[in-house]
Amino acid sequence: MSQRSQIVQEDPAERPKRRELPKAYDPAAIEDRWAAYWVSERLFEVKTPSSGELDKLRNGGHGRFTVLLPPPNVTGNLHMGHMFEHTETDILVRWHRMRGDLTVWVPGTDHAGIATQMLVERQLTAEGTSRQQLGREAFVERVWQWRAHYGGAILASMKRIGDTVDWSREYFTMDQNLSHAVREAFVRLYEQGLIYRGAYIVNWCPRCQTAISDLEVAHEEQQGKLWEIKYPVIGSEGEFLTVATTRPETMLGDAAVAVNPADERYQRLIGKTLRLPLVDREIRIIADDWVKSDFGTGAVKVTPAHDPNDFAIGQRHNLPAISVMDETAHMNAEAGAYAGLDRYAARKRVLADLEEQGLLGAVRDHVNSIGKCDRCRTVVEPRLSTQWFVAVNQKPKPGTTTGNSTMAELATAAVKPSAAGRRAIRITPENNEKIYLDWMANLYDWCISRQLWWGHRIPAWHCAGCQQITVARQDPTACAHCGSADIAQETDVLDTWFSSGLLPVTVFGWPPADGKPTPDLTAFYPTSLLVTGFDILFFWMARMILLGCWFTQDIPLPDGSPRALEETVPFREVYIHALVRDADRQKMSKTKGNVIDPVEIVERYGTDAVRFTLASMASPGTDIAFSEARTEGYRAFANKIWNAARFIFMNVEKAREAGITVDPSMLGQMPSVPPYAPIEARWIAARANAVAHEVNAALGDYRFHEAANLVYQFFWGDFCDWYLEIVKLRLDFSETTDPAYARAALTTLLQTFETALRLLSPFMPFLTEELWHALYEGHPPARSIALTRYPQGATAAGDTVEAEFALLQDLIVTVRALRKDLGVEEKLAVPIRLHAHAAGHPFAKNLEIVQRLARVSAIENVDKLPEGAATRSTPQFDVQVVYEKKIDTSAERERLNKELARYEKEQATAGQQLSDEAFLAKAPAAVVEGRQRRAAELVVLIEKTRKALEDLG
RNA sequence: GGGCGGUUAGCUCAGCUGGUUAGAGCGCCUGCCUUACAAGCAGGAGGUCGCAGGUUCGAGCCCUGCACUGCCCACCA
Repeated sequence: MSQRSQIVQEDPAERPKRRELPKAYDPAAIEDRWAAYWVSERLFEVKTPSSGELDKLRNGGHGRFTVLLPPPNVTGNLHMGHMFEHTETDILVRWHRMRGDLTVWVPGTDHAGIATQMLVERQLTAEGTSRQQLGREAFVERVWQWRAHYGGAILASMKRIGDTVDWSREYFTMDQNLSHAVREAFVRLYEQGLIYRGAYIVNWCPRCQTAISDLEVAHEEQQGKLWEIKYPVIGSEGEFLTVATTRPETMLGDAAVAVNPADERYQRLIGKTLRLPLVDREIRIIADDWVKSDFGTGAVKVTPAHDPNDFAIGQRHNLPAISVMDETAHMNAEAGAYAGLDRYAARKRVLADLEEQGLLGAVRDHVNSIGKCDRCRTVVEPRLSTQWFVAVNQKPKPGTTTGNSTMAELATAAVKPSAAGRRAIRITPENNEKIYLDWMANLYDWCISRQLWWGHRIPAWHCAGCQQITVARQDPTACAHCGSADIAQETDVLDTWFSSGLLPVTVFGWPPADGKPTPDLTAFYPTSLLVTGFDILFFWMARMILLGCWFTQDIPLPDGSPRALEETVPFREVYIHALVRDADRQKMSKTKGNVIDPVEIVERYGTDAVRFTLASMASPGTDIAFSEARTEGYRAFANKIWNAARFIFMNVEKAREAGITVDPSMLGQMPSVPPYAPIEARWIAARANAVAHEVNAALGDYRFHEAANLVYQFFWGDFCDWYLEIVKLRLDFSETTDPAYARAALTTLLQTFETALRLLSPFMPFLTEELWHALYEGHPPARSIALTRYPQGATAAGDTVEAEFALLQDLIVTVRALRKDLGVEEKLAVPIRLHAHAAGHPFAKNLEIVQRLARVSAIENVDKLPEGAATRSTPQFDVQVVYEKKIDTSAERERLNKELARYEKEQATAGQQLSDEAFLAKAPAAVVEGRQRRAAELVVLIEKTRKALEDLG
């Protein structure tokens, strides 16, 4: 084993030794090492600050930045959507940390009731057993085992992609302390009169055999039928009332037929009785406003146990609710002859029987939307069952809390802008604010019970004696109402979102034992930002707001004063990110088989390239189509950075050999360049400042794509293509050159590179970490680049270096193009003739730059360029390349004509505007001036172009 | 039924509150292994900004209508 690889094992920060950098960047060679280092060194763990430390932070002008990771399901693997979300969050987290904010990103996983239970049940099926055979306790134990084995997959992936979360704060929603908090929340809401139990129509999944919330139902349009069924009117032989239905099998549970009270067709029938076919039950004809006369036949069969609307009608008219199906959506004993049939089989049979009896009327095609279980796509059955609900629109019992609002009222106020336009929670993109508020305004009570075994079991006990319910913080031994010991705990568990909705408070130690905020709540609540997808806007975000605002309203601020709404919100900002789709804009799904595995992509291109791809496409509000072509491009970018580093390190070595070194303590700052320094040094310093300034602004507005493109352009376009090429002129360490001159150049080079690495590090943490350590040769000023400060940058007013440099670039590009058109061989340096009219132009002072970058052997400055040679002109200069070959005349003419046409067209519009008094009067002065300047330029350009054409001819 | 977004180069997308000549990456064409990088360098071609009206001195951007497309919500028997 070589000495080098031994060092690697001992301390990753020691690597690599500079001269050994391979020619091509190989992410696989460094990423695992740094990923492990960040975790093992506990670099991103944050101890809870004391109040004194918090004061110090504030006085130092720094803030706090707290983020709660949307907990992935324990069953989950990292998919592209996660990676996208994590990339955006990690960029912000790293950025804030580097700005000196106290930054905590809290990770964890969700027990994911239904998903996990289904998964383990599938395993049991494969083993030839079932959860029923196992029994509840053994089954739950089995799920815990599963979790211990496989539940950490996604967390491992997070470590691999470099998420800088605080692993010391990792949670699982069924951890003991969190379970304790969930129970406390349930008990409090119950005491406040905001949790109730009752028999209502809920969405029931016959496959999962549990109630699910409205949100967990996905509606799909489907071509169905509308059947008309004739119900015989009792006491009026031969007369029928015809109803229309999409679900004929439910007629077995009909309790009435309803018509609109204003419907003249049916006036005389209201109050009469019908004979329900097939079942032979007598049902009334009732009048209810809900019925629309113009739909179907204007008469509706009412099945209170199988339809939410019918249930409501049933309540109004005091009708019996007859369930004709069981929990597996098979017909039950109430369905008589149809008992045991599956709902669709029953439908067929019912229709056939009606047909036979001549009671089936018209059958029409009808498009309706059917609800499917979000989890298993089974058609959901509205089912009457006893469930637990949170009353979101009800006021709490007096005296049970400090507030007197409903949960929905608080959750609305938290987002709604005040008269002054202030918001306790700001949502980006902001159109989501309206979506949220609309949803909140129409919120129904939240069904929180699930008929599952995996989850937080509801802390309620049913008394066999008095039938009352005891809800308690400690497991009771006797009924609180009658004292009977014959009590049994509720078998239902809580909706997963009930516990995850509490996370912003529970991860910080809620409930506090003494009623005062815990140190973590004081330091980290409200959290700063929620980064999440639109898909869990209501599931999770809304529930966190509902619960967070609710439970913290009773916790005073650390100084004892009551907590205002702004201090109760679970997060101050929400950033809703877009969806990652495949390259064809299709939603990724397992069934379509178009899922892109981020880990696989990461292995092929490197984490940094994938992160950069995602960041560069992350324009707020727009879904992104993930393209590998793009990732390939950013892998090339990583390679570019790598090779720039090789070049720089090579020169550091050369300088060292010549006895020239740069003090490492100089490196960690923006290049600061005196006015007498060479133009490229002043220019790159100005660019670095401007770019840093813009990147910070972009990140502050969640414009990730803009920030990424800025650093990309800066590094590749400015730093590599121009600055590095020019600085090669200065890196002359031979004895004939003044060493101060070379050292100054080297210092600026290193400072700029170091600045660039820090600018890039939130986007490309692995590569920048590696090169940053290499730059400091194993003696870095911090344990990680992530713990250094982010370049802030400044805009220098009145600095003309950028304009000056642009002119220099213009000349170089123009000469290069002319050379190409003349067919000058790449390598051949040729003289040019230059006529520059701008006073104080930068050409004379920077001959060597022009010579090197444009392959020019000599520059002859002339007042007038000779005729007959191809000339290129800009408003500031005219230039010719001295070369024996003639230009391709026809190609050049075509080019010039095209250019001339463009200039003339532009001149026409400019002229029109400048002669328009309305324009002159109304347009801002800067715009008018700009146009005038350009018009003057155009006159010159057109004249020059015409002359060039003449010369050609 | 209600609401929201998209339509810009062959492809994927930028384009902030309307203002000089609409940009990038990939792809394409041409020439280069120029001693950091061929995952590179240099030069270049390519766009009536979905359609039709309107507002404005000025519209890719604002308004109206239309077309296509995607998404969300909804107790449409």
